[in-house]
Amino acid sequence: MVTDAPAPLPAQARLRDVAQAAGVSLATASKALNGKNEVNASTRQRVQEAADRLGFVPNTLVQAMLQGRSGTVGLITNDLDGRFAMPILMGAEDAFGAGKMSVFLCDAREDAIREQYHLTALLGRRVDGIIVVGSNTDQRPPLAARIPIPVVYAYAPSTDPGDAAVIVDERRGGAMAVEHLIATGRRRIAHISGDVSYTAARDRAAGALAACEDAGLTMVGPVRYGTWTEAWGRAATPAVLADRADAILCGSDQIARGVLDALRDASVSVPDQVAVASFDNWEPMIAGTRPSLTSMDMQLGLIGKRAAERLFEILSGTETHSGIEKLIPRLVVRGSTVAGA
Amino acid sequence: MVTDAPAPLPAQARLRDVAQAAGVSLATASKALNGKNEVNASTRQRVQEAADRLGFVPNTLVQAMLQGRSGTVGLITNDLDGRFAMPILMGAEDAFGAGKMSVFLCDAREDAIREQYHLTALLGRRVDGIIVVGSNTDQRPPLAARIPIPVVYAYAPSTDPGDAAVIVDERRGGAMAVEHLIATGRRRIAHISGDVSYTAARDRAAGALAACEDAGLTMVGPVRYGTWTEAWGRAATPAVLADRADAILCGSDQIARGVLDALRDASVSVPDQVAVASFDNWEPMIAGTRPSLTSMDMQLGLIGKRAAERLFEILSGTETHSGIEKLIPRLVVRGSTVAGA
DNA sequence: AAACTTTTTGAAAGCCCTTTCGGTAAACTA
DNA sequence: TAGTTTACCGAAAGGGCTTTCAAAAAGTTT
Repeated sequence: MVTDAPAPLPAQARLRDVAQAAGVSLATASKALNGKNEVNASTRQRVQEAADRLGFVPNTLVQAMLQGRSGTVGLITNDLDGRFAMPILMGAEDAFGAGKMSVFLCDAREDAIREQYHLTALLGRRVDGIIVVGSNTDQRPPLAARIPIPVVYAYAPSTDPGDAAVIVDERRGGAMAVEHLIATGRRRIAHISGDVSYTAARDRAAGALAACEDAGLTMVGPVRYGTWTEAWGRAATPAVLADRADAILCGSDQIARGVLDALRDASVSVPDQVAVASFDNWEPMIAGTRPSLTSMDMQLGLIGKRAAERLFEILSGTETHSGIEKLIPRLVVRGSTVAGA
Repeated sequence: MVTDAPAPLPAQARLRDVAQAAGVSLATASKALNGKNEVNASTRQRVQEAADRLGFVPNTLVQAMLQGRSGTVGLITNDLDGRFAMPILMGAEDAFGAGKMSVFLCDAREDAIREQYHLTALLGRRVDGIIVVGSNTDQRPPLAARIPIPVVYAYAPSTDPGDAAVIVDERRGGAMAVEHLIATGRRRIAHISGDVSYTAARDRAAGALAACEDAGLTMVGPVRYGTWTEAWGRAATPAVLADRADAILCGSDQIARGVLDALRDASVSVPDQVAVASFDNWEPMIAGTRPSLTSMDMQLGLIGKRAAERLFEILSGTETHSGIEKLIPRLVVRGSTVAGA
């Protein structure tokens, strides 16, 4: 931890300096630079040139103080590798428009105390709103009781159903995956998933089971919960093969990698004999798979975009939804379910 | 893109409100809350209670304006998935101390225009300094000519060797990896790497070659440059086996995964017949490997920490280094080079 | 040339907090 | 009682910018 407080900033050009350099008053300089048309063209140009020469950048902090809006947003996350936070951040940036809003990214590291610290810091900096990103889809406790600015939960909802949240429709995702497998002619579908304590695992399974039922099929074997690892995917595969499954839906891309490995070891051809699909569509995981893996994309960028939009809606009082909003994931078809895709 | 400007903030308690609620003047309220001892204990308590009751959080923006330091830092990155940015951000947070500094994270997406936008936004918000994170270790053009605040380049240096930078000693990393392989008794070391146009690929190879030479060995075959993919790792393995290598150093974890796959397909036992080591130690890639992969950790957290520290050093005028600082990576030994590790 | 309109400029207030400095009331000493 | 010290409190300034409003300059009309 750094203890020495940094010295004051080196002199940065102020509006006053620009005005002086251009030989006009503060007020005129302000109007000239802000495009107010009560300024003579020649005066404006002189001011503009002075500003450019001095590298003047207006102090947004002051403007924020004046307007009561800081043009900043806080993003509080708990996911250490940024796997969810980064796409969501980028989606939010897209919604705001480049450079219009700046985002404070805070990693609370699953620590309530640290989260509280960050929250106070954000409130002190008068962010216009806060987006809270979960590290999984489980419900999480609300940030705090009384917060004077809008809060939108992204990816994981808060336990208070009245809080604004934008999340993935995991159940629908499970159903969509199964519908795709059925559409490619599969009838004996098995499901290997992750830790049953995760809401995502249960939701995906529920959607998958429902879709089977809707199609008049019964899932092959029980939902095989385990861990979100390749090792579990490998370990669970023999049992599924013994059940003579012709399709395996995996709870995550990692599990699917393990399954693909095990199938290759067992000389089972994918997708001819068995189709494999999974959840997350996490690029680095997908990249090296043989064959390339069909996966449900969770549209994290879209989640970030919607979260940012809802923040704005609440701020501007034009709210259209309230409470939890579920986004439909997107199926990305690749070679593990359709040969050559 | 959101067009409606948000309405002004809902009323947030100001110090004035607290003072009024406690029946004291502004100045007394300030002193009471800031622990100045020219305030009666009972007065202080009354003020404190009023502040708590109103949920008062002091406006950092004003304090920043007064002190000329905003207590914020900008982090400009170009890496879309946050693979480098997130660990570096967290390292920086550690250096600053939780909640003391807030970090604006900006993704420029390899777009100079966007980068310029973000830079202006950051300067306007009067960040105390900027850390620039590269998406690879190649030199990058400096942010801009005249910036009135310190800039530290992390992971990728700027083309101006006078600019402050904290990067990985890739060459040393290559050497360390080879030294480890030699220490475990290997004599016929091959190197499969990524795209030769990347500085990282060439630096790692140079270090590896030098270490071989130092040990009186010659690398088996040429450095096999290709792409940073599993597919390349698989494709390059047969040639290396034909060279009768007993160790394969891979340019990245992904390449190593491909190599491990190919070795298993060829029934070559790892690490008994061939040892495999790689670079990056990227957790999600490493997690599922069989056997677990020995890898050079690039210590990105440390890079972030040092970058933040140097920012402070420059700000406080206690700079000890200048220019480029190289951090030694860390070897993480696992089962792919040492049985049972 | 005087009276008036239009255009352009500048002085000053306000935003919220910290800090300095002057002032008041209480407690104390002579 | 008068004078002195101490403890506490509050008025006011300052920081950079925008905005309002009044004043000055320029131009137009009679």
